[in-house]
Amino acid sequence: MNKSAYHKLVERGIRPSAQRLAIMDYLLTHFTHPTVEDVYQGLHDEIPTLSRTTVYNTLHLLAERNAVQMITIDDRQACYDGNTAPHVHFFCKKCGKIVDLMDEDVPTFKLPKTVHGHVVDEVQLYYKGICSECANMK
Amino acid sequence: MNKSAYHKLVERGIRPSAQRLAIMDYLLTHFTHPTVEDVYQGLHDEIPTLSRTTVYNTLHLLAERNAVQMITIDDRQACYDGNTAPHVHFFCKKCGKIVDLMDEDVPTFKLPKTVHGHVVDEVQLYYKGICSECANMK
DNA sequence: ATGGGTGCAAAGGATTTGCAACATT
DNA sequence: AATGTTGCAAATCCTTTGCACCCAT
Repeated sequence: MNKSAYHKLVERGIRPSAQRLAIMDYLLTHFTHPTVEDVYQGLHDEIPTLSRTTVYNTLHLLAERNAVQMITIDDRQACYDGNTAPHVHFFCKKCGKIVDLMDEDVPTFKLPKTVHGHVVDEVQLYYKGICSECANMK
Repeated sequence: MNKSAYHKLVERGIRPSAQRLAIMDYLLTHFTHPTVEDVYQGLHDEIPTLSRTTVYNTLHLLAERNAVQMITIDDRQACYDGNTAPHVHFFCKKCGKIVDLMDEDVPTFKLPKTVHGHVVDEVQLYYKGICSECANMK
């Protein structure tokens, strides 16, 4: 179990229950942009009693406290990213794959604190199109 | 009826049916980031027989041909923007409001054609936080 | 008459809610 | 005991699908 999962939780005032630790740890060790279902399936062996409701609750809580990022790039379902540093996501409209883009590939952008009086605490930059694999098979 | 609705459609090879014209026109005259339901309700008087299915079909078609932008900033439902120029959206996590941010307020960003072999045809920059109204009432 | 477009009803899928059981302080 | 957490089942909401009808070419 990744020790930083525990710290991520307590440092944000979240009680480290077994379920929350497992979910936080899952996000810190799987940078595959898992959906709620992915997390649920991925932890099923480890915690057989885990419910989807708890995954929903926990992921919402973690996102609210900025322990994880909620990614809304795919209109069909939300997914989550344990990497909270602002970075760019590419979404393939054909296969639905989400890939991280390195800093070198994208214009740098930084998070303003407020814009027109609106408090900004999160920035998401999404690129959408057709991934190289889907482009080649056509 | 806005004449440019007709042109937007034919110029992208979309047959200008009465429903499509009305929906395209709605997006070109309401920059309120309407959802499918909003468009459906908004056109109900004008076209009483309009179905939600047609709104879904048409909005998908328009987004696919880049006649409108699909905005996935709110995880609960997609909304649409008739302004296809890349610009920035702010989402209030409390009240759900979406506001456009002008160029002066945000870093300029431009659309790369490809990144790592992935074809990019759309860029979305989202800011999320608490809007000024919600911030003040707390 | 042929193909595309529309609309109804049903199905599907993701997410939320209500509530009772459980754990922890 | 009191409070917060979990999990089941049901409900809700958004979106898609299947299919029949309609319209225009």
